[in-house]
Amino acid sequence: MLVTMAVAEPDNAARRAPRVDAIRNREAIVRAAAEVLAEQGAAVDVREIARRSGVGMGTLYRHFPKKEDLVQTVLRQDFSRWAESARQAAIAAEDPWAAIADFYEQALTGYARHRAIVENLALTWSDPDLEGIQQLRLVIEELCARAQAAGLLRPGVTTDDLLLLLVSLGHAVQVTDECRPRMWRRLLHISLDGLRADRGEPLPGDDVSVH
Amino acid sequence: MLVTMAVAEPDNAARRAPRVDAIRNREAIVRAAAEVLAEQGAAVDVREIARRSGVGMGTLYRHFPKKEDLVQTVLRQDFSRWAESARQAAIAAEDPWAAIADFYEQALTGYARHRAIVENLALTWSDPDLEGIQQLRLVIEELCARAQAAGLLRPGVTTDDLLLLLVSLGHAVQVTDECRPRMWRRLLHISLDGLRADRGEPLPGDDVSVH
Amino acid sequence: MLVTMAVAEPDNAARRAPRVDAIRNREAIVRAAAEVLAEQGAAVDVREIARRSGVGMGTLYRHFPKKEDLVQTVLRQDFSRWAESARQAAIAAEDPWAAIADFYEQALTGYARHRAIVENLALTWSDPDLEGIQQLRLVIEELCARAQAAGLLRPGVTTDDLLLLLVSLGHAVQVTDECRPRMWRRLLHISLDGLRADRGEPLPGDDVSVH
Amino acid sequence: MLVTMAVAEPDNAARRAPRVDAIRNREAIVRAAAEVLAEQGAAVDVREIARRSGVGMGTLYRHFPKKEDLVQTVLRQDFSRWAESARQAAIAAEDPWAAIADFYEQALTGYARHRAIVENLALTWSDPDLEGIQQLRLVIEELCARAQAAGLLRPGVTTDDLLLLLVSLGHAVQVTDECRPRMWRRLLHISLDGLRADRGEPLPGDDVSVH
DNA sequence: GATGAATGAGGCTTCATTCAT
DNA sequence: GATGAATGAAGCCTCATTCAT
Repeated sequence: MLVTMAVAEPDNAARRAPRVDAIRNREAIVRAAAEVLAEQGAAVDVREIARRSGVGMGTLYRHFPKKEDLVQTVLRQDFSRWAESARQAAIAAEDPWAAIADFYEQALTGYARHRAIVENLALTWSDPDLEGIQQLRLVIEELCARAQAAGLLRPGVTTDDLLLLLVSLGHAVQVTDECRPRMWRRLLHISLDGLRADRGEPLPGDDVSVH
Repeated sequence: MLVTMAVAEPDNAARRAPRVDAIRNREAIVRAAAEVLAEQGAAVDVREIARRSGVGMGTLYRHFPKKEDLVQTVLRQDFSRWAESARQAAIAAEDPWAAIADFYEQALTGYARHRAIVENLALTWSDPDLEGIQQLRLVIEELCARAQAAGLLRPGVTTDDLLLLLVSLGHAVQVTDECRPRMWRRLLHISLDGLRADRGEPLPGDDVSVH
Repeated sequence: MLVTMAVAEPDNAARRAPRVDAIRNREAIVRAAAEVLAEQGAAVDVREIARRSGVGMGTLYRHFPKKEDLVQTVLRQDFSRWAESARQAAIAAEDPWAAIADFYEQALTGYARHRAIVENLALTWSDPDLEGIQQLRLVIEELCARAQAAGLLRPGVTTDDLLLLLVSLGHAVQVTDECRPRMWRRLLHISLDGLRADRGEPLPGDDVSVH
Repeated sequence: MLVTMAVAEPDNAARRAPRVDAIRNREAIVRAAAEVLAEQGAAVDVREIARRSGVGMGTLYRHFPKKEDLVQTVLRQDFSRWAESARQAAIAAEDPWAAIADFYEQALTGYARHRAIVENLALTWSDPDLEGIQQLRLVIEELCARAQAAGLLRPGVTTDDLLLLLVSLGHAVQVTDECRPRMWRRLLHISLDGLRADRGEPLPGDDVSVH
């Protein structure tokens, strides 16, 4: 009986104990990777990630058999968090228009300096295998619908317009992040004004000419 | 023996002759590099450039001791051309506002799909060792001044705003170039509307809040 | 706490209990290793063995501190079984010649598809640290002696000849196992015919020329 | 004119000159690779090959973009040489039977100690993408036909039988090469005797039983 | 000067072995 | 004792740059 217990007990313990460490390591890896990917984009050396997370190469590759796996994991996570934080900001807003403004404010403040995310948004536009972008789309879709229903958003503006605006401004954030960190807000202000319904004329179709 | 002869020749002949070739080669290199950098960005293999220009690696490196040198040369040139073509479009416009619109139209149509340029605009913002961007600034500065003098441009909008808008939309162009090549025009339309003086309120300072 | 109890137990219980498990594990490891080594040869990943045996890497390495130890253990065991099964086939035969034929038949049918064994036979020939091969030798020696005494085996044929023939045909079995699984029997037939005493001339010595 | 000459001349020279070196290197690589592959099989470290051939990794990979390419090149070459040398030995023989004997003698003496070749023969049996083996087959086919026409080869023996015998004995050669380098000749002698027509009975089909 | 072959540091990945739980 | 996560030395391959011809 004791045997059984002695055997059974460590069994349970043995299964949970290492996992704590493994989880800690996995988290450390993801955290370090997120950091590094945000700073330097997806072209980083895997060793840099291993170094920063304090694990060996083998550990990293045990958790993420290919570099791409790690990158995708981090991007998915950061995308989700990004989308969620922006959504929260939108929800908290008083009116539909403030929701849009707060959404961009939060989205651009929070994550647009994440190099790998913006890199990936560019790649993903045509091939959205990254489910994350869908979350973002859903949020924007709702924002769009609400604002349009309230007659605040300029007719003809689509979800894709707002999404592309996000991507576009995201790039502006990256460009100015280091030397003029508040500058992008001016562009945002301008763009939002251009989106308002009181602009008068609805936005033409894809063949829109600027004249 | 031939070498001896070539060396024995008068300086004139000996020096001018190869230079013709050298110049031709240099041009071929720059041309090919511009092509490749536009298509694939600055991360391309140097061999690809050598291959397309039809010269050997040695020749390429004789003219440009570092890959970076070649990249800078090409970017400077393409930046200049870009600025110039956009300026021409602006000059040809009837009124100051059309000048701005045509400037963006031309700039975004012509060069924004140049991967290396947009890549570099991002890097260059903070460290403008690339004189090219200055040309662009000058053009924009003038556009800005004219439109403001005519009371068409929203007060408070700066040259940097317009420059950053260019960079930002440039990225949008790249993102959508392959699958929705006309989509960026919608963003441009929106942004230009946001820039119009009839927007009512002037654009606040850097501490602008979106509310 | 449980640990304390387990330690406090009389030596008998404390020592015997884990050993049951240990033995079971060791057997599982050896069994799985035999399978894998047979299928894939000695170049397999140790993890594959651990996986199939259902034990952790630590357990595996507790029993076999080096991969080589496990490989040798398995090979020794499989060699012995191989030799024994072939010996049984030989014993069951009616006459000395049938004993030889059945021996090869059994040996080649049963184990020659064991990749690691055939791999190892090659290495072992010069450095027979593998005692297993000795068992095989003993069987063959006896077969040889009986057949020669009965005047059935061609004079001059040695135990080493028969052993090398086994190795040689073993390779043929592996080569053809997947696409022409019966083909090796033709070679065996030919070789056995070449070994018969009625071949006329005795087999010359090592300096034998084929003419 | 001088210019033209000066430019044209080096052009020609420049194209041939480096090629001499390149060819020398390529040959050195292939030679070293053949050596190493023969000694250690296809699992060798690419660096070992680079080291032995006296070139850098880059040079090696310039000539052979993948390790597999180099391996295939060497194997094809060595296979061809092997087949050819064996064929020559066969051609030089007085009669059809001697041709067979000399063929095996030469084939086994010359190349069977080439680890990678024998490794590959095993893999290639089912998937003969290695054209080399076809050369060998052709030679054997002819030997077979001639000997059978002369009534020297046992009826029922096929080209595949002789080919498999070669592979089988090739393995025997490898096994015994270091400690008993002449021993394989005894097996060859035995096998050839088993192949002779005067063995009386023809060789049965694939379902041959040894009884 | 031109050529393109050569170089080798550095990037990704695997796997025998060790170690904390 | 058992577990399986962690380790890091190799192994394959790429590419900016140099060098012999």
